[in-house]
Amino acid sequence: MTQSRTHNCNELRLENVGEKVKLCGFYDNMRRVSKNLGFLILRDFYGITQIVIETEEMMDSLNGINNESTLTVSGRVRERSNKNPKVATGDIEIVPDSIEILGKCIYNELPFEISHSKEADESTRLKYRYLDLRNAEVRDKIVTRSRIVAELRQSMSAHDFLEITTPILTCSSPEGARDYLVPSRNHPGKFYALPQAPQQFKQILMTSGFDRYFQIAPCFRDEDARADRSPGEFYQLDMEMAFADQEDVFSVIEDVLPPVFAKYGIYKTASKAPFKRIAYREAMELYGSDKPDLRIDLTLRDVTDIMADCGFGPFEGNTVEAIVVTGYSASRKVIDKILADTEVVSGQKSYWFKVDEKGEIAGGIAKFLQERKDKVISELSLKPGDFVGLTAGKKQDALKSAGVLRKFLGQSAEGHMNKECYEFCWIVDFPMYEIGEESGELEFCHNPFSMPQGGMKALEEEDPLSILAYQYDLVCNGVELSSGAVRNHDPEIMVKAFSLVGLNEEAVKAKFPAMYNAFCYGAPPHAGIAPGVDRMVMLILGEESIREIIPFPMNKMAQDVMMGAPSAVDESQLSDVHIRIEMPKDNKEE
RNA sequence: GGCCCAGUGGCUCAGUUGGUUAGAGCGCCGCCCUGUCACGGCGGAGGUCACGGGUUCGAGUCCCGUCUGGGUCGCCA
Repeated sequence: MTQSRTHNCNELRLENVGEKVKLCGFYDNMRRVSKNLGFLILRDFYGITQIVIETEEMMDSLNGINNESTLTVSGRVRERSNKNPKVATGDIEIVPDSIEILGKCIYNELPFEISHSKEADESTRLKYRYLDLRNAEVRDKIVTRSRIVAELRQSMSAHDFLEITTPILTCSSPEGARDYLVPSRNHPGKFYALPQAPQQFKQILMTSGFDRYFQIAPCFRDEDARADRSPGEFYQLDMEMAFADQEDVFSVIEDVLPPVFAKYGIYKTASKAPFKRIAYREAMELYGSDKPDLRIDLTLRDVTDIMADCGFGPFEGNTVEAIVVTGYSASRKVIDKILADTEVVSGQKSYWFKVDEKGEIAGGIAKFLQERKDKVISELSLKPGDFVGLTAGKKQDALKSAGVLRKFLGQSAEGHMNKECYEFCWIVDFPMYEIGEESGELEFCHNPFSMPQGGMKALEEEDPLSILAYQYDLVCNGVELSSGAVRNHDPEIMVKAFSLVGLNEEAVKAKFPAMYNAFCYGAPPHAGIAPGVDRMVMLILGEESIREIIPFPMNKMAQDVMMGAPSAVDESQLSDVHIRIEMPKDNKEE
């Protein structure tokens, strides 16, 4: 190529007619009308432009060039006799004097059609991700992701945060998820670990005197995937503020996120500051979830007193939770589907009855309630046409499954969900400690770095299970975007907090030596949060699968099927890092 | 690791109660067509019905197992 392109494929208009131009792009397709008339569509990142072929020689010269080859076309812009109003460049076409192949596509059949790649099998899409991404519909998600990230950076900078990168090769952390390990060549038998989050580094930055830090931080966790959780790696908008409390963090987030959601989102409105704050216990009791979707106006009601002894087996001796849906007349089929979906997600059965037009209790478990129907109707203020969803079990289980049921009912019932917006909220006042289900002993409920509310005094005097932490979650439309906390920056309080779960000072020092030592030299109170970038982009673009918003996603089994990762390595590489492989007995791979 | 769903030409899917030659659209190849734009017309190639076993006179279809992919629970401080 002696000269670069003069325009892109979305630029030329009527006013360019007569100009000599040079375009580059992909051979999108060719409509052959006759031996000496054809229309070639050239496509680049920006759009498409029609090239008209009017001679038999030029038609022939295009024989054998496969779709998706890259071309450069030199020629003159001409007004079309038949314009196409659906295309930005539809008023003009290019009459070429030369067409040159830049990059040949050697296959005349593709694994899938570019414009319909979203319908293809997902593992095929991932294997040929470079073709999948040629589809504008697929690519635009990545484009928007880039713009969102750019805007987040800009906004954080405008709030006087400094972007500081922290190490990718660091050391294994004793708590949390499984680490990705990297063997050390110079230190036989020792390993680096990829960071699960820059948690300790950002707290040490605060201790180093930096005041406001942020980073679009890559995080690595070796845990199983979900539709909204990529295996292996993901990004967080990680931030931390010195001499700050919970409200300082909230006000930054409330300032930074809603404009980005409203600007790029499929819904054009987002909560304004301040976001609703809901205590953890209240969230569980009202919504059955610590990540409630506030677009749904339904709430839970403990009806144990009214119903537990009604004779229906599953209620016997259990907590019973009810969700009243006013004016809900779903078919049996829909109701059964909702109950089945609830069971799939929560692992627990749910039940129902309704009040028919005569004011009688009917359907579902109605027969168990007939004797006490007046009490049930008056206690729950039921009217004809109302529906009641029910769950039962140990209190936490009943609440949790009711939370799932609430979500399905809200999505199904007319008028109980205002879908077209982003409803943010803060879940605050998480308990500091809980009794571990397996161990039966006192454990940290979330993370041990959080400052207990009431500080040292609370740790010394209160029942550990009643102590709350300055620990908070950011939730939007039922999706947990982030946890955050006011950190425990005081070594004495930290040692005390650990001592309640049976760990002494030595244990704290052993687990988090750098941070603990740093705090011993005077640390500022600090607080932070780290909203997940991938989750935010999913919400903004309304995507159900996290893979749609990641340029090169791994599959569920944490494999990159395009690159072939993970892969075997040479013996010599292994010996460099002092590793010998011992295959598991049931290994199915080579 | 448990549970649920799926797997049929390159792609998307149909395939009846188990019935003899497994279909369609798109794509691909060839021919025709002087203004297409989801171009059109005619013709053609292309299948180990994921794999293995079983039931049966007969299996894409029913049963069991395996594999692959997705979802979910566990897990993700």
